[in-house]
Amino acid sequence: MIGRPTMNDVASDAGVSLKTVSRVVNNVATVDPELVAKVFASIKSLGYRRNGIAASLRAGGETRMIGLITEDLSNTFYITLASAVAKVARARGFQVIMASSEEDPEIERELALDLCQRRVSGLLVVPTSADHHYLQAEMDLGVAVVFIDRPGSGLDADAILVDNQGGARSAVERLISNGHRRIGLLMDSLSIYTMRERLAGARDALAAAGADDDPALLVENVHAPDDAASAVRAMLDLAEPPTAILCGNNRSTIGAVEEVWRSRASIEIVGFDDFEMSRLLPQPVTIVDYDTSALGTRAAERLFDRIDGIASEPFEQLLPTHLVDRGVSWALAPS
Amino acid sequence: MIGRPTMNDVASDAGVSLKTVSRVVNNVATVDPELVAKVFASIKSLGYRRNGIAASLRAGGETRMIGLITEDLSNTFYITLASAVAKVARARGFQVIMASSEEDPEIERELALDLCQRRVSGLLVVPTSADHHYLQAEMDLGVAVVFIDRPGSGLDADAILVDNQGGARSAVERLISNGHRRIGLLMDSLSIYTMRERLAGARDALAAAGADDDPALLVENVHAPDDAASAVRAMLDLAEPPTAILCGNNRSTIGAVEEVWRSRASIEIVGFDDFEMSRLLPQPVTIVDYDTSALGTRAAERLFDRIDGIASEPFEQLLPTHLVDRGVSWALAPS
DNA sequence: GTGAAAGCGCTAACAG
DNA sequence: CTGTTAGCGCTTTCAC
Repeated sequence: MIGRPTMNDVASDAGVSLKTVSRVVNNVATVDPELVAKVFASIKSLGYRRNGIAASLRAGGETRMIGLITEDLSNTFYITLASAVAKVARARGFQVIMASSEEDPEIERELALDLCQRRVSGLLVVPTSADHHYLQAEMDLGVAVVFIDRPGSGLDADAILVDNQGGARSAVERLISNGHRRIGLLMDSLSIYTMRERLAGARDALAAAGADDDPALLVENVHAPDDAASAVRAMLDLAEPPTAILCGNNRSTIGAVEEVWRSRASIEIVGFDDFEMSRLLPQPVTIVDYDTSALGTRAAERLFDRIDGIASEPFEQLLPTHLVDRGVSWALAPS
Repeated sequence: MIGRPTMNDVASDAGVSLKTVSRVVNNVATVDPELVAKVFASIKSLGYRRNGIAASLRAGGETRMIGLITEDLSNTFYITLASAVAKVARARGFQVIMASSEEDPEIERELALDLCQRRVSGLLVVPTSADHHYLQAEMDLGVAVVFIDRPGSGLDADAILVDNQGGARSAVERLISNGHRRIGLLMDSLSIYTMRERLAGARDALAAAGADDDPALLVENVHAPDDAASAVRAMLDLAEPPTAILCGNNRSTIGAVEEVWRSRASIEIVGFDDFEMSRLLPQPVTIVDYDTSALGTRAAERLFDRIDGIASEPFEQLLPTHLVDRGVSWALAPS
């Protein structure tokens, strides 16, 4: 015997027809128990394994796979997402192909098309900021597409998003109600959708309260913790330093806390995105938190709705944020 | 036109044979440029997309996919692993199907067999502690299997592991050379391979130095940080409390540090497994660290070696550990 | 250089 | 209840 045994091999070994083997393998009830036993015996003795590829080809391309494209697989955010997606998929008997675009729109495109060529039933995409027009053809051919965390551009597809504006607004409102009027804003590049939204929300709240929107209090392109630390350093050196700081993501929160703590300044900090060890931060910090897992779950559910053929206008769903208190427990120095 | 256009549709539209389309799609050089142009035009106008499933069926089942089965996709350790694996796979034009066994041997089995049925070329498995005999048939049929972090049982396959014994040994040696003789050991369940190895390494070093191996200084089944905290609490209440503690994983390190800090005890702590925020720990801690990314990279490389047909005896590769200092920076209380 | 025929391993029709 | 006949969309002979 060369190569894997096929259904045909099993059929001749068991002395039944190909179709009977197929029925047995697919648990069709209406087969003579005696034949079933014979077939199973041959399957076992030959070491037969059903070829899912061939089956799905004949069955019209149902691969029971979905693709998940994120920017960076090593980031906990995407992982929580992936984990939630995998759970929903598993419940449906689907497998998940995960791929990282490494924040490169070109790679994202290649991956998406590769996955489509592998005939995934649907595609979950955390989009890089680029055009997604190229997916239109695939959508027209029946591939479901749902964007996560950021809307896609140039493509009318569903998107499950976080209410970034609302989160930033409530964060700034809390600071203002705590008496702050000068609030520093640390944002990553404004080419990132979430950053634009968060900034817009913050400014909304500042404007509503008539608080300062001083250009010196906004620093962009804060990417790494160290960037945040130096941005804070610079703000503290201003003639009128801020009394509170809003951090656009968890990396900047870490850097900001580090610098504030180091300089013994009295600055209230609110940051976006909770993280595992935020309780260890050495001063009280308020975090704009949201349920990343729910983001993945909702997106996957929506994708399966589309795969099931539920037709409706493409829509955006916003997931709520909430403020949580972090960082106190370690703040108590040993006496 | 109903459904997706096929190669046949393109062929008749372009007025060439099916095979010519196939050649063009597969970049075969020896095609008349004029025909190539015609074919491309038809492909574009019909919106043709190559069906990778059908291609791989005829080509003998080469799906250019590998499977990765871990215990828990939401854990950073597995993610770092997954990310490294995905990178190696991408360089080869392979996609990765990731699935979580949720620490259930039965699920692991189902997933592995499902992935084999989908004809992955290879399987990377972080095994739960169970029998992997069921994979033997798949291996015999040519599916490559490499275990990561823990050896599989009942199956002669490659395994890429961390030198847990060596790491624990050097950790205890350091403690001993720092003058400690009574060293508390916090381990998770000894049904976990890594825990058994780490404990064995620690005992080696204790025995070599003639230090105490007091049963009261070993606590098993330390799973969550809180378990570690109470274990430490109990040890501190001993008539002869330990002066140092070795923690079997990062969760127990967090709990142990918390309790030691809270009780103001003077205990030197060494823990296994570095983690993102370990620098924030409020007292100096030594961590037995290792390169998780390398674990994934090596495993994937090994898998592709096997996929490429490199024949050699199944082998185990141990990756080294090293001690790193963590936790000082935040220890300075504000004055 | 190009094309007709065969068939990868399976399932969907239909007939028996 | 079972078997025969097609054919999924593509690639691989092997002629032309």
